[in-house]
Amino acid sequence: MSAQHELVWFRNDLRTIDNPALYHACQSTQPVIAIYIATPQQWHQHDDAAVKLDFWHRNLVQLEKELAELNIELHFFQHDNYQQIPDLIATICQQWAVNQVHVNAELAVNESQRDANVIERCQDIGVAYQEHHDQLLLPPASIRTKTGTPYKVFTAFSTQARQRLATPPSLYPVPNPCKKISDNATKRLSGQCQFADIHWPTVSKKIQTFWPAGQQQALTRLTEFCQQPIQHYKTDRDTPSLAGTSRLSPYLASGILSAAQCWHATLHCEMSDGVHIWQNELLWREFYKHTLIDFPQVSKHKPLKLQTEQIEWRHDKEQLAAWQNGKTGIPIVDAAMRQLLTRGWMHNRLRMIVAMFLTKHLLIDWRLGERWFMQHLIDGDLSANNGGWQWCASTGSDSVPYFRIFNPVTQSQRFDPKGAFIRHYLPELAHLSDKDIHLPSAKNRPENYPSPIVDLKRGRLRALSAFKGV
DNA sequence: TATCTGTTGAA
DNA sequence: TCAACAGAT
Repeated sequence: MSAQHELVWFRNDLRTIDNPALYHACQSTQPVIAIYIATPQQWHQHDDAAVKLDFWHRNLVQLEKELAELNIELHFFQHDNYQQIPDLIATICQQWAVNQVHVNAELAVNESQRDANVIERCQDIGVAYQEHHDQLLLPPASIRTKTGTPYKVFTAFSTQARQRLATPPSLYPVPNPCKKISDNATKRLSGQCQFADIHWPTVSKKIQTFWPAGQQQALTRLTEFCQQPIQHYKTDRDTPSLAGTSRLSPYLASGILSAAQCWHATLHCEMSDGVHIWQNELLWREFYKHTLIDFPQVSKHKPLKLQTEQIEWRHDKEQLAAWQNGKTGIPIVDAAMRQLLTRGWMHNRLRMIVAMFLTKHLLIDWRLGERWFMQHLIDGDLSANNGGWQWCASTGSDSVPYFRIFNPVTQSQRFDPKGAFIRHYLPELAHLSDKDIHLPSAKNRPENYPSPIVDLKRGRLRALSAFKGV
């Protein structure tokens, strides 16, 4: 076999637009081949949700078609975990005469360790390995305080990040079609499988309709969001009964869309508070991704404020189960948890409310909530999910002060004043008045709805004293 | 991106 | 009676 190939290894970057690894591979005059490696056991260990795996599945179908138009075949492999991957890549490189491997970096420790092992193996066999950063707006370790340390406060981080973003990151266009692969150039390898051989979970049609696959769908959402809703984002983003948020997080988390594409889209908007606040959301995401790189303990179930390890979390399986299944007796919490279970997604305001309720009023370890979210979210992303939970639990670097505890009923009255959201997810309460629906009294509570599992006032005081001790 | 409590002063 | 506010957590 004389012809050489360029190899693109797709992971969390299932798109052809603004994909630096794909773009650079296609700059070569050699034919390009693409691979995707399914690792079901690893997914299970990382608590990847069924809805997210199904979303990957559906997006891979789209990606395969889009790559075919570029004369690139997408080959599938399946292995239990990451340990076998360096050998697999080496075999592919040798048997398919690979010149260079192109990837977009993954940031968590398991993945960077896996990639470090792959790099070593590539060096052994003399194959070049090119890594790009598509998940970040700004390069790792590029945002630093005057003394050279990573930022631990969001506002300071975002000020410097915005200064850097005055020169926005460049976007990579879809590459031109590559040179075709000669027939029989890539023979079947061990571990290689048909797409249909990979065991993907099944989820409801309703969820699939709610989260359509493909980068074109993502781009349509982004464009439509930037045409109108972004201008009302300042107020509408906090109302869970409205579609006031971008709902792009699943596409960002799986790399169907890049953060750079989102940032560029905002530059074409008429500048307003709404645009600025949405940019800030992109910067929160950026902040948490940099935190993941700069403080690797985040990937290892450790809090950023190590002294919070001393907090005596309550081990109450029944209350945890009540929270997980939306049976706490606090309507806004239950409605939110049922949105998570039926949609695979939860509105951001509600994520803060339910996380605060679990970690403060119930005083249950934030890691149990973090895990439940990962197991059920279509947009589950280690850095954003961990960052959000540590923010709510007051264990993170720029998290909410421990004494600033959301009262879920007050939040409900403020952000769902007519109970529209609660009524939708808790039909058993739909008949209650706007006043009663936020916390039904014993008198008007229906039989099939539980009484509150915790007294909010007592729960709050209990959390205050538990945190005050450390 | 907070809530609770107590105080003040207008009605 | 209650809005507005300060101070504490």
